[in-house]
Amino acid sequence: MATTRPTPPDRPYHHGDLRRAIMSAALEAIAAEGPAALSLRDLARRAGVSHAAPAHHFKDRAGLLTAIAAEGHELLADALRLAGDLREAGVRYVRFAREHPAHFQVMFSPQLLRPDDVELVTAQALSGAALRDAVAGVPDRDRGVEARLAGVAAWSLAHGFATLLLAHNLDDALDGGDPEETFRELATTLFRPGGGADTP
Amino acid sequence: MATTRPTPPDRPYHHGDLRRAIMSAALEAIAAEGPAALSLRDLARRAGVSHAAPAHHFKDRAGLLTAIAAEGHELLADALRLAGDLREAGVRYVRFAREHPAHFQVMFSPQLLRPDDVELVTAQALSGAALRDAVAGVPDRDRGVEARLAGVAAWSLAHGFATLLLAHNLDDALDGGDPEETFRELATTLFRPGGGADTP
DNA sequence: AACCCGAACTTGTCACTGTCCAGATTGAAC
DNA sequence: GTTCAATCTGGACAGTGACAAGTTCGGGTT
Repeated sequence: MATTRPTPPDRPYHHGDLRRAIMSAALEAIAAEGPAALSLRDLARRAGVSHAAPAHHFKDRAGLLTAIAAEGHELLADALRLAGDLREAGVRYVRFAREHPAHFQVMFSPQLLRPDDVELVTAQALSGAALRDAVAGVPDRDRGVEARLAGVAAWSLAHGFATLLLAHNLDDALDGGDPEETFRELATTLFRPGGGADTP
Repeated sequence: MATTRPTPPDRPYHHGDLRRAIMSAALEAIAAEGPAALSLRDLARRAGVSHAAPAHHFKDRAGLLTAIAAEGHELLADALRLAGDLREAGVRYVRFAREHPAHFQVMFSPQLLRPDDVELVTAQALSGAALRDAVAGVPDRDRGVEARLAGVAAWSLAHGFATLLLAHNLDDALDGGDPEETFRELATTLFRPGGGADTP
């Protein structure tokens, strides 16, 4: 006898890769409408599972966002690891923010995360180390700038540019130009890789 | 005959300045737990009014946040107007973020706002003009840096520093030092107000 | 002085959300 | 082939934002 099947005909009981599916849907939704508009039930609907299914993989709303943030830090660490000099690291930082806007937003919204999560903390350590390495790459040339200050300055510049970019605050100033190229120019003039003043 | 009073004894029917009370409570809550954790009903409870009272002043959750953002832009414009040079404007930008963290967060979260709101747009124009004025104050000295780029660079630096500061990403680097003073040093070395290279 | 009109506020309601719970289903280890 | 743990389901509950209709009140008009 054919028992009644409450679930749609073809879909199997087990999704297969629900964790990934939920995360992908979440990234899409966050990129489009921000983390605040995220609904776990809506993600479950999109993945074709019951409303309580996501909880088994992420426990929590904060758990999902924490997983996203951790993944983001790993991706950022990978991206920075391939940078030649500090300026190029900045360019890659900006590119990362553009290519992974949802990750980027969540990574720097500590209010939404579980700060003690093990995976998050280790991933943060990864990206932090990558950042420090990028800064340490140019210790000799600008000796006038204390290393600590230089790191903060470089990070601030890249982070501010990326943040303002994602919030569409630079649309006028860029006017259709390539953001990464603009940042490269900007970083070049500001940090003067030659070590001198304005080239006359 | 004394009619039954559903409201607590002393509280008058009209609050007096509910709009301000709701905004203050909202700013406190946002500074403590972020905009996502904000609950209109909770704000109403804190102000001692019914759960639907805030809607009359702000219409919406987005309406409340938009009002906060508009106020923030006005405050920022005021703060920047008093700055002498560009570097000092940056310091004031950072100070504003520290003194008004809730405003700052909301101002740059366009996902939470009504972008077409009249008050918001005019307030944005105010702060935008103040920013542009601050940049225009130093057109002669660094002729190597195109004006447009210089503006983006300065804004990015200050905004990135402020953002990372509020998210507690600079706690290690600052190590208890005064953030504004650190930023001043940082901006000094980076923008070299004398126009030369590192002073030997 | 009585009126009244609109702003401020209230109660009630609805759909929706996050989270918890007990059970059903399944692949895989043994 | 049985057992077991992971995965997923359906139901329930409290809390939330938004809307609608009614109540209270202050200030200006006459």
